[in-house]
Amino acid sequence: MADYSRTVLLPQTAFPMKADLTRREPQWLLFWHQSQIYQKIQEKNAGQPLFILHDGPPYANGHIHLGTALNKILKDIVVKQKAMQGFRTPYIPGWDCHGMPIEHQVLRELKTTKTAVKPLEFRKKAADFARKFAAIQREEFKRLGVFGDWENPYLTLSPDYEATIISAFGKLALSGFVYQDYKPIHWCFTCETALAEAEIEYENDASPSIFVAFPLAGEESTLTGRKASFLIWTTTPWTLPANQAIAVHPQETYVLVETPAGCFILAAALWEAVLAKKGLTGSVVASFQGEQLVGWHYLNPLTGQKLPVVAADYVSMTEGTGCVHTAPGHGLEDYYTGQRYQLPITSPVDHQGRFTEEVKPWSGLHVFQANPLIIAHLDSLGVLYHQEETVHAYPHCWRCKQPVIFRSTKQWFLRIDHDGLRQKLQEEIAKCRWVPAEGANRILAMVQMRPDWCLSRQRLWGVPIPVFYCSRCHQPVITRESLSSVEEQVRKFGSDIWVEKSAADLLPAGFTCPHCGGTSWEKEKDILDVWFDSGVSHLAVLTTRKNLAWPADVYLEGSDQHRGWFQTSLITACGLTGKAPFRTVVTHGFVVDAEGRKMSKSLGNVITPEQVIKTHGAEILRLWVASENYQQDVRISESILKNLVTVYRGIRNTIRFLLGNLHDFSPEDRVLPEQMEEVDRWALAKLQETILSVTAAYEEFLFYRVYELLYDYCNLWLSSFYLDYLKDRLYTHGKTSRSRRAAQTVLREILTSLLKLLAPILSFTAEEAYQCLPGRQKESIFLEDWPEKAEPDQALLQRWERFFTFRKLVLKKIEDKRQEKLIGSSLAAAVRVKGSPDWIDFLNSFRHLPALLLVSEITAQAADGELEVTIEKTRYDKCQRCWIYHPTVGENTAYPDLCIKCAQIVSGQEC
RNA sequence: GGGCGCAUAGCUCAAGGGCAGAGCACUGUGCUGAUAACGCAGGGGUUCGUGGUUCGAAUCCACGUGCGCCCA
Repeated sequence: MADYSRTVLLPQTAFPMKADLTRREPQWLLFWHQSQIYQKIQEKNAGQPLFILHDGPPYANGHIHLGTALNKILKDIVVKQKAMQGFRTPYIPGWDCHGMPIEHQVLRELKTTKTAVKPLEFRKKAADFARKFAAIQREEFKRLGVFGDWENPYLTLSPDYEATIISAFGKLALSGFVYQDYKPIHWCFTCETALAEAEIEYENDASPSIFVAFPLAGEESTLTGRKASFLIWTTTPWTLPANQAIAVHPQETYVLVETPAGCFILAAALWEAVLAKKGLTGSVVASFQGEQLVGWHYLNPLTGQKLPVVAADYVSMTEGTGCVHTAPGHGLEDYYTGQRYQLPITSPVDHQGRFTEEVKPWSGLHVFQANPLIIAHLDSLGVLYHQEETVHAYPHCWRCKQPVIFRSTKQWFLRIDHDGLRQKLQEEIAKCRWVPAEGANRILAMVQMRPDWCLSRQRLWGVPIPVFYCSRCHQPVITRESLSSVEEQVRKFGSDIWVEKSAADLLPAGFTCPHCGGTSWEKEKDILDVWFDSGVSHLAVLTTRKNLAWPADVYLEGSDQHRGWFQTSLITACGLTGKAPFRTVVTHGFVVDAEGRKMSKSLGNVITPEQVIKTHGAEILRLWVASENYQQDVRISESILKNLVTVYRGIRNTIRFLLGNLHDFSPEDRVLPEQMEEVDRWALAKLQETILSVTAAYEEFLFYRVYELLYDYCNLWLSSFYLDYLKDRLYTHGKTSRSRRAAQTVLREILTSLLKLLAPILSFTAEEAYQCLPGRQKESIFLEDWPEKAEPDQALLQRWERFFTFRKLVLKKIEDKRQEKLIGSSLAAAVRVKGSPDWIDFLNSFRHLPALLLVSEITAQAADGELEVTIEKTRYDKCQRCWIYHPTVGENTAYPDLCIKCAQIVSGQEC
């Protein structure tokens, strides 16, 4: 039998089946870099409408992880798609460079503390550290295929940026948003320093545990004729002199209990347990809702002060008495409660942990040494109900390992209720688009509840608070003049200048204190909260760089940023301009393992981007990002990745098949739609439909829809039907025949559209395929325009829906016969149809119906009843070239094993 | 402990009061001209649990469990 395979036009392409991503991706990165594709995209869209995705700065203290990779890839997908749609899309990546984690890591490296180290020297080391990791992360992000202005990123430690921070703080201060007040912070009296949360280690410690009676005062002091007391519980007796309130839970029940030791008010849920500690019994005389107690008064037995009962919903019903001793100067919860009730923040303890003059009997004594004396004193007053010891987790200094205390110190705050700011924040939140929509509620609830923003930190690594203190009257001073002088010098020399230079050198010559006329100055030692740094990035980046604009179109970050960057950015922007710095905020969930648990070293379930890139390639990571619904938590595991590799191979193969069949086609060979087969016009309509739905999904930031739509398109419509069907036309029809050229015209349209639609996600593969495309017009796929949107021919699509229901039926019948071993290939099938005249007319309206179904013959006959399809083995002989069983096989005596069509082609007569 | 959110096939996602559906994976099978590919068919579900509303609940409500983020 003759071998006709050489007379058949098989696919040819340099685009390999095996992706070899790990090896090839770096070559494409090099190509994009050397050909300056990012810059060319900007040039191409110069003068077009802007679309700014403003990058939230990752923290520059380590390698990227899957969370940061997810975030950057999502941003890259958005930016690339908008760029191809013709928007001008400068993307300026940034890094957050100041703050505690870097300070902590550098101090550890240097094996020293912030009090022992030389500030200026240390700041240089910290800056080097931040720069080093920003550079490392930059390479890691680039490796993911992320496009951006990598040569000109923004760093929060650059002098320009720092000057913006100074300026923004100053403007807020000058317009009355900033004030100083006391706030409790962790304090190590051994190291004599404030400690950040990261510098705290919790260890089990024994503490005194005492129950103290605080007698009622005021109208309620005698209840049903009895003298009663609130019973409070504390493990820090030394904070009792600073007591300012008793907190009760407003929704819980409290009882007045009569006992041999006196009458006490305490939580109904706890009174029996508390009495049991002393083996007492008692009886309930009265009961109250916690709410009723609020506003009552009592006497602090140590100070004699008459103080109020307040409500707090954190009051526990599982330990203590339900009446919580509240000292706003010595605890964070107490502090916030104190703010709500405007209680004084007293903290009569000095930097070495000793009571100050205010606490007369024990002044100069260390608070821990005072504990037993205080307890003895309470006992002598007859208010000590019970004393024991308790072991609980207590904070210790990471450096000296000594227990720490809460002590109030002066801090700088931003007042959220100044000038209607809180209201403005809420209005602006309502005006923005939140994706997913729940984000609006989340940040709204936080903004409604949030306390004033504590802006100061007692640290080294950050931007100084540009305030001077008059040496004569000790008033803090910040004026337009002092501010612009500092800002100017920071812009020139960086914020180290604050440490290097004296106050006199930082201030304009002849500057005098507006309060007392004083002329000598101290500098503020505190630095700004690092959240303030990133919170002004919209100013530092969007308003200072050429070609950018304020506000940004999109902020896109993890959902934790509702409290973080989204909020701090919103506050600074609203405080300074009255407007939100973003129009749309997109949030994503966190990366978790196959079981939905977060990744941690202790669980041993950590996967790194580096691992994925090494074993599968960055492209698979990009596909993973696109395939998952990022609005929830995002799962990853080896099996998920393995699955994606299969999916990737499927898409890649479809691309390869399309490319292979275009090897001898150039755009000049194009066939007009009117001259195509109907099925070709159907394919174009289906493509159009896909372009519309995919574009809509991109615009709604629903990339997993993009992924599904494109993958389904490749599988359901291309591989399963259209491409399978086209093989006969492509392989066996005349090389330049209209039917073959028409098919190629459609395939080229499909391929170029598909590559464009895929490019924001599968950037490497789209580029690789594009470079293999004969007759490509542009240097890079990313310089192409997004496929044009046009309404698909709905009537045509509907008509073909009916065809596909028929096809489904035929395929099932063929499969039955295959199982019966009657036929193998569907081409061996003869289809007999009986059905209503309507069905028969419908089927007869298709040209080349057997080809569309990949069978050799179809006969249709009108009849009553249901549509009926039967399959027989065809009587015809198989053409050895096109493999169709055809009645004309043998007609041409020169080629007895071919059908007429093939015989003509082989003999050189094109058809 | 509080606020916000999530839970549908082994995996990724649909269906948002009316028969629970795709793709991948799996199984069977065809083809050998997409070949470490492609086609066809099939199996696979307590829709996290319990209770409620309803003629009818994966869907609405309540409680619970598990998980995540934020706060304490």
